This record gives sequence, structure tokens and C-alpha cells, in this order.
Amino acid sequence: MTTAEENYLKAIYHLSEDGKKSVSTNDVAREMKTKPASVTDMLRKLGEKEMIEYRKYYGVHITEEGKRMALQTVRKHRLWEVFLVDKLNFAWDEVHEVAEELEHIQSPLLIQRLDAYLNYPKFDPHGDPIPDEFGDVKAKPRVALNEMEIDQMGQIVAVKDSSAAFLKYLDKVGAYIGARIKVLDKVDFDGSIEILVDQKKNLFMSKEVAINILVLQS
Amino acid sequence: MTTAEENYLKAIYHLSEDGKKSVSTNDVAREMKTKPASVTDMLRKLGEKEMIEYRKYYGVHITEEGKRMALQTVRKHRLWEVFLVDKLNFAWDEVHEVAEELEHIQSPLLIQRLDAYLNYPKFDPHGDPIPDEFGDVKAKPRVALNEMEIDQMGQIVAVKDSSAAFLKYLDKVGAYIGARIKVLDKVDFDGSIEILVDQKKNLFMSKEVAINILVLQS
DNA sequence: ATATTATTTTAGATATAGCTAAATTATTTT
DNA sequence: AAAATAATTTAGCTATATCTAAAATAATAT
Ligand SMILES: [Mn+2]
Ligand SMILES: [Mn+2]
Ligand SMILES: [Mn+2]
Ligand SMILES: [Mn+2]
Repeated sequence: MTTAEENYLKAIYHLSEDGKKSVSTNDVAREMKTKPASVTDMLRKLGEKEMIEYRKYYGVHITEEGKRMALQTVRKHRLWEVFLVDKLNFAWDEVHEVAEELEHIQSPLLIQRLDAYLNYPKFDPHGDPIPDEFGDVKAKPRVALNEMEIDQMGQIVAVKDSSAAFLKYLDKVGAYIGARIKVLDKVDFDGSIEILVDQKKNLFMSKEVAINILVLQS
Repeated sequence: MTTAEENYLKAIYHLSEDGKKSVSTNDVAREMKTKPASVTDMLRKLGEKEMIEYRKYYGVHITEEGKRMALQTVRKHRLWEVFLVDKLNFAWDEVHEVAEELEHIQSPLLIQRLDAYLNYPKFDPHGDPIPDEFGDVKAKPRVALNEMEIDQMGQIVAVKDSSAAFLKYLDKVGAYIGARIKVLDKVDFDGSIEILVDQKKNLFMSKEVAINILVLQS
């Protein structure tokens, strides 16, 4: 598998994640920041390798083998992110691009040793679960913060967006993974929301922000 | 710079190292395990980027800028090798191929942090010096073991060949970096040599092996 | 000085991965 | 059911990095 194939397959896997049966050429083009024409070429190639089922004009469906490969790349990406944050003192908003390169290094021994060195972490710095070497993921039930009701409580466990802009904003306002929260108010008009963080700090945020914060309800 | 360009430039740098003014197309092809025709293409490209001075049919000479770039890649390669051995418990014969990939990861911050994390190592697991961030190398005067005379003493400080086959052989016979040695005998006929290691173990080796062991004389 | 040999370059392919513009197919609206 | 629109594919082009075979050049030997 080439780097490009791995990146496309990972994108298709992520786009299929929330139960969508089939992913469109345009979806992939948007995610990969390439043109639909380029995507068509790659879909044909991944189809020939049986990583996806590809029917012209009707989108694509990832195969078991494709999912296995994608999860392997996801595992590497997230392990490297843990390494960068835990060992090299990167901030959580600085790791994504580097991990995007590191995930393509080909060495099973390297990943096995890295996993051991990091003490078999279960989650990456953004709260995403790290698949084990067989591709098994321990998924916790998570809710987007904007879908919670007033007075409901929980704990921030992950973020959906890993961009530096978003993560720096969370740092600034004091939202972090592990924080205990309670919904104080929701505004129907624009979907904005006010929460209490760690029983002491009030925090007001737009719907755009709340959508990207994942909570384990309690 | 692409990965291929970095690899070629590093090869040209290494081939120029022992004072050779100019490096031939065939030399590079041998080192890179590619065909001379492919080398010609790349030499033109590196010439246009002024990483090398390239005169058709007369070989190539690395420029200051090219040397700077090559040393940057060498620095990354060797730092990663230290990481693999010191932190991930790789054997010294297992690191070369992986480092060959890792050296192309683009992130100045990553290398700066890695260097600090490893405590600013000066040598890699094969005894080769690690250039600092400005490309400065602290070179020690080293002699190939086959060039030493009977009764001369010294310390093994590096190996010239980093292949697994060679390094595993050294492990087996108990030659390692840091070992104190004394030349006991040399056979004129085939250049083979017998040495005393750490004042206790006699070791007989062929010229091929001795050529690839570098010694700091004392 | 010429011929032979070795080295190097050029010409012409292939494979990957991207693009734009045009054509085709599917979907939605009227 | 047609027409309009949106999505997707095809055709043709570019750039990188490789290769083989043929041509050109340099180095060596007679
Ligand atoms: Mn990637
Ligand atoms: Mn992540
Ligand atoms: Mn390399
Ligand atoms: Mn080394």
C-alpha cells in the first residue's frame, strides 16, 4: 500500500464510521482536499485491490480487509500522537500533521515497541480510542455536547475536530479532556450552550464548538 | 526536497566524504541501487536546484547548500537510530532501514524535541557522529582496523558497514563499540588480523571485516 | 592515432498521483 | 415525463521517479 492509498482508505473508513452505508466520490474529495476526478482514479485502484466495493456512480463501501488496513493506519496515527504529547511535550494541537506522516512508516516491530514503550495507551490526546493490533476498538458511548439537555451532566472524553485553531480555543477557555461538565442553558435560536466546568467555571459556547465536543454522560 | 532527492543527496555526500573531489554517475547508481540512466535524471534535477555542481560526463561535486541539506538528513537519520536503540530497545542491526524512512519526516520541531529527549547524543549506535542543528560535526580521527600495526592499541569507536549481517557477526564474536583492543598479529598473505579484546579475548578476523571496524588509536 | 572498452547520456516506456475541461449519468424539480 | 441541476466519470495533460535499449562521449590500450 502506498501512502496515498493509505490516506484515502483512512478517509473512507472515517466517512463510513457513523453508520453510513456508502460514501460518495464528492465526500472523499472534500475530506482529502482533492478533485472528484482524482478520487475516481483512486477508487478504481482501491476497488481492484478489494479494499472497497466500488460501483460506478453509486459510491463506495469499505470491505472487511479495507477496514482492517484502515484501522492499522489509525492505530499508528494515534500511537504516534500519544508519543509526541507524552514523550516529546508537543501540545495536543501540534501533533496531527506530524502523525499524518509518521503513520506511514512501515515497520510492525516499530509499532509493537512503541505501543509497549507508551504503556499500551487506550486513547490518543484527542480522546479517540486506539485500535489494538487486531484492529479491535473499545468504543465508549459518546454524545456531542450540543445534543445534551439542560441539567444533564457528564465528562468531556474527546473532540471531533483536531485542528490547531479549535484545540487552541479549547485551551484558552479551559475545556479539556477529562473535565466534568453540566449543561446550564441552551439557546433554541442559535443552538448555543452554556455549561459549568468542574463545578466552578461557567462557559458559553456556540453550536459549532459544542458539536465538536464529545461527552460521556453520567 | 522530495524523499528521493534527499536520499540521492545523502548518497552523494557520503561518497564525497573521504576527500573525493568528484563522484561519478556509476558510483551513485551503485550506492542507490538504481540504474545510471536514473541517476543522470536526478543529477540534472539536483544541479538545477544548485545542491550539486553537475558537468555532463564529468561527475558531480556537492555544493555548500547541498552539504547543509545532506547533513540535516544525516542528523535526522542518526537521531532516530539513537531513539530506536535507547528508547525502543532495537538492536543496532535493526535500525537502519526504519531510520531510512523516519529521516524524511518533515518537522523541525520534532527533531529539536527528539534531540532534547535523547539528551543531545553525539554519536549514533554505529559510532557515527551526529551533526548539530547547524550541520557541524565533531569528527574524531579514526583508523580502519586493517591499517593498524602489530602491538598498536586503541578503542573501537565505529563501524563502516551498518548491514544486519555484519553487525550480527560482530555481536556473535564479541566486538562492540567502546571495546579496547590491541593488534596481536597480521597475516600479509590475505590481510587477516588477530586482536585482543578487553585484555582477555583473542579474536581473529578477515580483512573484509577489519576494513569495516574503525578505531581511535591510543 | 586509432580502435576498443567503459561510462554516461538520451530517447522512449511505465507507474503513481495529481489536475482541468468535457462528457455522461443520476437525481431533483417543475 | 421533461428539463434542469448535481454528481461522477472520462479524456487528456503534467510531474516525479523509475526502467531498457540505443547513441554519444571519455578513457584506455594497441
Ligand atoms: Mn497520512
Ligand atoms: Mn488524534
Ligand atoms: Mn532515506
Ligand atoms: Mn548509523
